[in-house]
Amino acid sequence: MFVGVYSGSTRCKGDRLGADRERQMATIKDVAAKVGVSVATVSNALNDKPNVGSTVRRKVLRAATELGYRPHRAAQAMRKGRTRAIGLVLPDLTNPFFPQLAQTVENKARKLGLLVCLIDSQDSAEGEADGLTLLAQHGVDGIIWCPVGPRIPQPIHTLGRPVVLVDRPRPGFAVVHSNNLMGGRLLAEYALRQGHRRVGLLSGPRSVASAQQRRNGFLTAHPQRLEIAWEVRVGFDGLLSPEARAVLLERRGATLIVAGNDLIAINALRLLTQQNVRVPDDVSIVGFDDISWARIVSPRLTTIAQPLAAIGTRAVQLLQERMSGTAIASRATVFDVTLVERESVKSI
Amino acid sequence: MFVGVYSGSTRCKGDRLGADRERQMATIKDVAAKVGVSVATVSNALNDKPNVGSTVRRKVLRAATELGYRPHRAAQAMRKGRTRAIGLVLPDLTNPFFPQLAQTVENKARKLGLLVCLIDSQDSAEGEADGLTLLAQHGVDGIIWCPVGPRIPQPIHTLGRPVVLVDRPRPGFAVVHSNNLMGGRLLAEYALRQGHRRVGLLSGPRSVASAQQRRNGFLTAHPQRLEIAWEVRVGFDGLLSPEARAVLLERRGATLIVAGNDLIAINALRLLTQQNVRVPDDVSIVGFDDISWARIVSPRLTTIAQPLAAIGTRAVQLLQERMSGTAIASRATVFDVTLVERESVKSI
DNA sequence: CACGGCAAGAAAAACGTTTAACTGGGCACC
DNA sequence: GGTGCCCAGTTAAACGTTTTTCTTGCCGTG
Repeated sequence: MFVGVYSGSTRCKGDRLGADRERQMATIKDVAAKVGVSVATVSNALNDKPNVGSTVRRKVLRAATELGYRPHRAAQAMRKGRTRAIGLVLPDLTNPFFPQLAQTVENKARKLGLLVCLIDSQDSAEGEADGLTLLAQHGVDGIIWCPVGPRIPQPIHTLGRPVVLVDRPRPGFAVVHSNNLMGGRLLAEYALRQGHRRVGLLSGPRSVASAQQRRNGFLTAHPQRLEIAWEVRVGFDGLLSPEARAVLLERRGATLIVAGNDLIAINALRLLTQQNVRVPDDVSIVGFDDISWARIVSPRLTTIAQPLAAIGTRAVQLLQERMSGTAIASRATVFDVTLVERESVKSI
Repeated sequence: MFVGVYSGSTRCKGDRLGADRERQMATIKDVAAKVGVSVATVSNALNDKPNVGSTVRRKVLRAATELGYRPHRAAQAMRKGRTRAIGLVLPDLTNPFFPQLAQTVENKARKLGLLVCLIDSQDSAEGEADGLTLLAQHGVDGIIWCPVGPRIPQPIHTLGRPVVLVDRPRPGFAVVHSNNLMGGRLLAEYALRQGHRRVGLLSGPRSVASAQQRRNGFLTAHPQRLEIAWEVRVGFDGLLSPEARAVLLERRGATLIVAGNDLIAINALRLLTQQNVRVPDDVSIVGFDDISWARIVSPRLTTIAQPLAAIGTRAVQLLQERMSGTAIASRATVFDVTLVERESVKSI
């Protein structure tokens, strides 16, 4: 691949220049000197400690803003043992489920003055462990984590910092996720309302708890009225195994296909469309997650929406509680999900 | 929205417990004590300084790994003035263009031992400035930045750290982006090859340089052979103004619609499909970017692919160069783009 | 054999904060 | 009028590194 390089002057404004060095970050010493008071007093004044007079406090505050003083976080971290940064460890940003989560987490965290350090493990346990080690080394105050595998990697144990899981529970950890069981039930009821009796299942992996719950919710809602024509397990990345493709095209009397998530549903949809099977006229499909893609495929996908923003917000809140040590309210938060009806299901 | 809370024991493994405290992170002092040598020597040994004997060096290295010692980054930052963290400032993670960039940036940075601190400004100049301030306060060593507006916010100037822009150049800053002019030209040539003569333009905003270059590349490639039926400016988020919708449905003889990016193209595609205009039979569409959505709409979108992974990799590399101060090779890197032919264009 | 130089390591200072311990003065109380 | 206390500060220590300076012993050399 050709790479053009415009050279010319290679120095840029964005570089560290000697000239730029003039503008050193103001330190607490500078503030102290400006006011004519000790550094301890400045620190106390800025941190609302009681032992400083009101006039001096005012002067300090003014001087601080005048100098544009901001405490050096590394120094604070060193002293206090807290970084005011949190880790966000996700399996795969290209799965559209996660960017939205990341966005709300970052925004809520920033509102609390917390910096978000991102790790994308690319679905690899090794990458995840590396990332966690890096976070530990930086001394983040807590971690929001969507684990890739069932095993808890070593760095988590030596971390000594609170961890909040999202979407995927693990025994002994705080978690916030949505009610997958309920989602499954909603889909079952909807299927019945639309007159479907015989369904095919493209379930997610047996090892992923949420996949299992979606499936069980669906199966146990009306076991006597819904008939399972077939069930195939596929990965949450949506890639269809040859077996899945074969069963899917065969259909075996199923009028509705229930996919473990939207990625699976969309891939199934594409395969069917390619083979000139019309959706929803020949067969209906439902997904799960309501990722952004669900809105842009055609037909648009009927699916279960997770309140992603709420999940992210709650995760930050939970982590914050645990970081500050105050009011550890709860261990698990489960959000209701909602059915989003679009055009991929036909009433029969 | 209902929120279920499973209380039970509210203490979790992930919390800071007294019992967990036993497992404090080993410090350089511990290593020194274990070997029976001074901390300075340990530091020197670990940093490959010359003034330490080979036997002692070996012992130190062994002790360090045995204790699982990792230097406390806050302390290092304090002393060295470098954090080994970089900022990644993006306008909007829900635009599928950016997660992929973020993923490669994070992975390449991690390979270099750099932690990536994420800011999602949600397309707001204020959020961006806040994020940059936060990064400055944390003392990140450099920033990879896709600016939201034309104005350079204050924090950048007082930062004193290298900055590398992605996708959107600004005067005086290092940048890595793809060759939008070339992309425009490729599209023009492709349009001609497919027999189109009269085209409609859904260009991106005049204020965004890349939008302008795509447009100009298209217009100047074969000015005498392509006729512009109409041109409407829309935002890069793809939302169509009433004017755009009207013109689009009217078409005025255009057989091909050239959109400023994929988001615009997809929205146009949806509008047309809704109104029973068949794509590509009645009218063809091309996009720009090759975001993941381009592959899942139907018809799949013919578009220009940017080498996102290469851009991310190069940005990290460029930043690394500038951070270490060695070999500031270049100011701008421009990547070639490629035409991805799918089904949204019909030959006429 | 005295002395310079060098190698290997120790001691101490420094980075920017916070905080515990201390100081001095004013004032209330007995 | 002494005693003790509180207020409003100051001094100094501490966090975990790196780096500069200092020490010690040894070797080679004149």
